[in-house]
This record gives sequence, structure tokens and C-alpha cells, in this order.
Amino acid sequence: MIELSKAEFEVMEALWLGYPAKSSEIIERLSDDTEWHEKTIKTLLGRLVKKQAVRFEKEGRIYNYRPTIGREDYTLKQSQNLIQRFFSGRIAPLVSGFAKTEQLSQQDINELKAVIKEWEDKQGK
Amino acid sequence: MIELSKAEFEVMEALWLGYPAKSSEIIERLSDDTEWHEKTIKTLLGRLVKKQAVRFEKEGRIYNYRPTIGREDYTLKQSQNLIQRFFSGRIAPLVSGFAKTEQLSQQDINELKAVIKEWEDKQGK
DNA sequence: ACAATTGGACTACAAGTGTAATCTTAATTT
DNA sequence: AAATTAAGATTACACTTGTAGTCCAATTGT
Repeated sequence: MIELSKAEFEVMEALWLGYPAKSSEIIERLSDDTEWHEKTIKTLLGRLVKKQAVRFEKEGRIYNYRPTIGREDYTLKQSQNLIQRFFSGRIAPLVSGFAKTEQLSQQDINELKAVIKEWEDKQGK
Repeated sequence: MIELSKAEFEVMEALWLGYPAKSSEIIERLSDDTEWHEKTIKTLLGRLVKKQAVRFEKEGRIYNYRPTIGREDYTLKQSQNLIQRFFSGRIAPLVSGFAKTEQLSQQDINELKAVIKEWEDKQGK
């Protein structure tokens, strides 16, 4: 599985916002959130290509980048990994921890209920 | 906040199992799960002390180590951090992802329901 | 008492990461 | 056309991480 550093993930976030995208566009998008130098972002793009998290097509001397992995896939796998390491793969202890520290809103509860209902409907049939 | 590398976390796991503990005990505990050389574990312990995740009292020329941070605290904070970065701080999308990939068992569902009930009871009153 | 072992301190070293700067070449500005 | 700018490639450099090895002093075994 492809592993991304924090900084690399930030660049992926910018790319996931819309692609294909030129480096100038990615730099532009990131300028809202970070103070990174243009050169830094280019370096990170290069590393992402090397890791095969990103590929590109040349258009003249400019590259059009696009992700090779989906945000959903990546974040879910990383989450599963963390939950495996920290909570032996069970998710309830994590939610319970959130509840204890007042991190759960009514909206979260509603959403969780919806997820549960969906799961039960699928099982039922 | 104290940041631990994966290997460092493994050592913390061994220490959290029981403390204070001498390095020989920690090495013994880790020998069940890993192939690490004794020297490797000593190095990691040293780094943990430097990071102040662990402290020790001397007993003669031997050190008795103990954690300065709790497992619960650490894992919850790291989880919150990940959920913040990946899901804008909302937990339902994560649970939903688990559901979609068949990672949710009946037991998980029951536990989640219990967490929800507890939350609601606390709110209600 | 001397040798071997053990605990901890210090050193090592490659790969990964954050954060660019420099070099080369092509495009754009004046 | 000459100068400046911009894209990408290459190089840099300190810090972290994984994974030990070496050195020294104390302890233990014989």
C-alpha cells in the first residue's frame, strides 16, 4: 500500500479537489492553506509521482497531474490501520472515547444512527 | 503533543502492560511479538525518555521505567487528529466507511448502540 | 581474582521527510 | 533579440526513524 507523509497528503488533497491539474494550479490551491514555497510543492509532487500516488501526461513542457488513488480508499485504509493498531480493530472504543470527551454532537449521533440502520437493513434482507 | 513513531509505540505498548519495568522486562515482553534486537529496544527506550513519553528511577545501575502518558489519552488524541485530517472531525463517515467494506460486526453494532444510548442518557438529564 | 555478561551511553548509517536552492531549457516580456 | 520568468530535474541539508554496533563500568559466574 502506498504510504504518504503528512505533507504529501496535503498535496494530494489539493489534487483531489480537481484533476487533471497543472503544478501551477496545485500551488495556487495550496496557497490558501499553507505557506509552502513553490519549490517545496514541486518536490512533493515529484515524490508522489515516484510513489505512484500521482501520474501525469505531458502537454508541451507542462505536466497535467492526476491522482492514481482515491481519497476514500486511502483515508479508509489508513483509518482501519490505526484502529487495528490502537483498538484491536474494533471501532466502538474509538466512538466511546469521542463521547467521553464531549466530541460527539447531536448531528454525529444522528448520522451514526443512520449508519446503523442502513447496516441492519442490509443484514435483515 | 508527544509524537511517537510506530516502533516507539510498540515499546510503549510493552511498557503499558505493566510498570515500573526494567529494560530486561520490556525486552522480554517484546520478544513475543517482534524480532527486535535488544539494542534496538534500548535505543527506542532512550528516545522515549528524550521525548518525555517515559521516565525512570534508578535502582542501583538499573533503571525502572514508567510511562508519563496514558494509552487512552495517546490513542484518543491520535485518533482525533486523524479524523480531523481525513474527515473534517466528523466520525460518522469513518463508521460508514467501515460499514461499506463489511468491517462492522454485530458486536460492533451493539457496542455502538450502547455508546449512543449512554450519550443520550447523559444529554436527557 | 579473573572472565564473561549485562546495563546503559554513545555512535552509526541508510531511508524517509520537511523545506527549499540551483541548474537547464523553453516561453514570455520588453 | 535580449532579458526575465517559469517548469521541471537535480541537488541540498538537517532531522527523524529503523535497526543495530561499540564502549565502558558494574555485576555475576567459576
